[in-house]
Amino acid sequence: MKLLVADDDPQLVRALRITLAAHGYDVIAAPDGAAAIAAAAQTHPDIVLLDLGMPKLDGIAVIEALRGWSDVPILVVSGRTGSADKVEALDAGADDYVTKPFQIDELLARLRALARRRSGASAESSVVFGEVEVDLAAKAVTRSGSRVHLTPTEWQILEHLARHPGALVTRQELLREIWGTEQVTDTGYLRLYLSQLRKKLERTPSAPEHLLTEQGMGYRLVLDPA
Amino acid sequence: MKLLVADDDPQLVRALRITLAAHGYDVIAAPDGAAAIAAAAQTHPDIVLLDLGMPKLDGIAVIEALRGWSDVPILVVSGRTGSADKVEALDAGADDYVTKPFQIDELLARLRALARRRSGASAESSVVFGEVEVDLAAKAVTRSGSRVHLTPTEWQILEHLARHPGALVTRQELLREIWGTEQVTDTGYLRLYLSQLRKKLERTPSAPEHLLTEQGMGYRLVLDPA
DNA sequence: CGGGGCCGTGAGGGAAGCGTGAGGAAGCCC
DNA sequence: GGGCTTCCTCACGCTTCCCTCACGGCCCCG
Repeated sequence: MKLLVADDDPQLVRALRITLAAHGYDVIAAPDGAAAIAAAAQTHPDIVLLDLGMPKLDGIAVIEALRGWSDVPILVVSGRTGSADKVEALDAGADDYVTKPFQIDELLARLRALARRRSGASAESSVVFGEVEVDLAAKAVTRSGSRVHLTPTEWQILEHLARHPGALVTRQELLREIWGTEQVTDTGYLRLYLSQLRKKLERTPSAPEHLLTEQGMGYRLVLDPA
Repeated sequence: MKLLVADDDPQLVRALRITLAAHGYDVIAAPDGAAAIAAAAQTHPDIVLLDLGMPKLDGIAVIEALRGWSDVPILVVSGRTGSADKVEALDAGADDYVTKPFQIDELLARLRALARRRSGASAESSVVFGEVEVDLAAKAVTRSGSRVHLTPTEWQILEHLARHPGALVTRQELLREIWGTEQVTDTGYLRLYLSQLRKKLERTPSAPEHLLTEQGMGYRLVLDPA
């Protein structure tokens, strides 16, 4: 379970890292808002623990930026106790709000509650199409039983498609999800990676059965071509 | 949005009912734990607002009972401020925990956060007419179970019609929605795309049953021609 | 009953989008 | 530092799609 901790207080980050690591979390730290957004785009954490009072970028702005392309649960940890601050953060897209100082066991319980609800939403851990199996938990792909090696970018694209089987995934959605918020100018590298994925996964790459193109819109992973 | 309020304090329930109703919620009240479970089973509320200190059945027991068959978001409202109580309730399956006395605007914001996450998880939006099914989330169209391929423009028109089933959609509305411009210079391409949609979706394209033309006005998607 | 406007439908040209091969630059592990 | 993997650019051919033109039919109205 990956956790992104965005806070500008090094002492608090260190204490949280120790405690959270002891409870089985994999902690990624970011000292300011801009770093938090970049880290989220790069590492795709399961939960974000966000401080409101950070330099470079306000916490609310971070929430709005994340919500532009991600549904990751956001738990706000803030020293501001006013209800107006809570309302603003929650309405911006945060899922929970805890005021400092907080009890660590309460924080852990709220993290568990967020993780529980999140796992319930995406229960499927393995997607099968044709002779290919995609194990989302293990980040492994097999074809006819033997393992297939994918580059990180190829995997990210395939993962996003496999998490929405049958759904059309917009080109912009893929670009935002993989390269972050900016860079919506596709000069053609998405086509390249799709081509490589087809070469590795499709029976006849020139006539794909599962990794389909929807001209002018995006791509679609079809599990059963029948 | 239906809301189940389980609390044994009549005054608090009355105050909540007034406030929540003013914000568009449909409030169902239950004075004890047993009544709360019964009401939840009968009315299927969208969110449960639960007091921990109730007669007949402890709040924790209510959470466990509900979680046996329902994923409804549960917001606990309790006078107990100890972190042990919060941990117990959250680990039993509650989604959030607010201590009395609480700010009403904070409670409303937390309700909105729960409602938002819930609606995101179950975004099952699909429109059915005749032998055709339009899945708005997946941007997919099936006819008698087999997939139908639409071009981007065809999809945009069908999507707009399907989002307002039964309603008359003006030609200008479609032009503005799809081509962005206020151009009323329809040289006839709307007719062309409607023709292609009928060819792909209607049983007899020359005598459409669902994609109807309103002369001089626009088009209308009729789900049930009976 | 006749005419004018509105609508449906077929064919085709031009343009935009897509697949794919080759190749250079940057990062990573020994 | 060397070799390997990976990311990204460029260019070219091909498919698909958008839009125009043209013609014929239907409805409403005079």
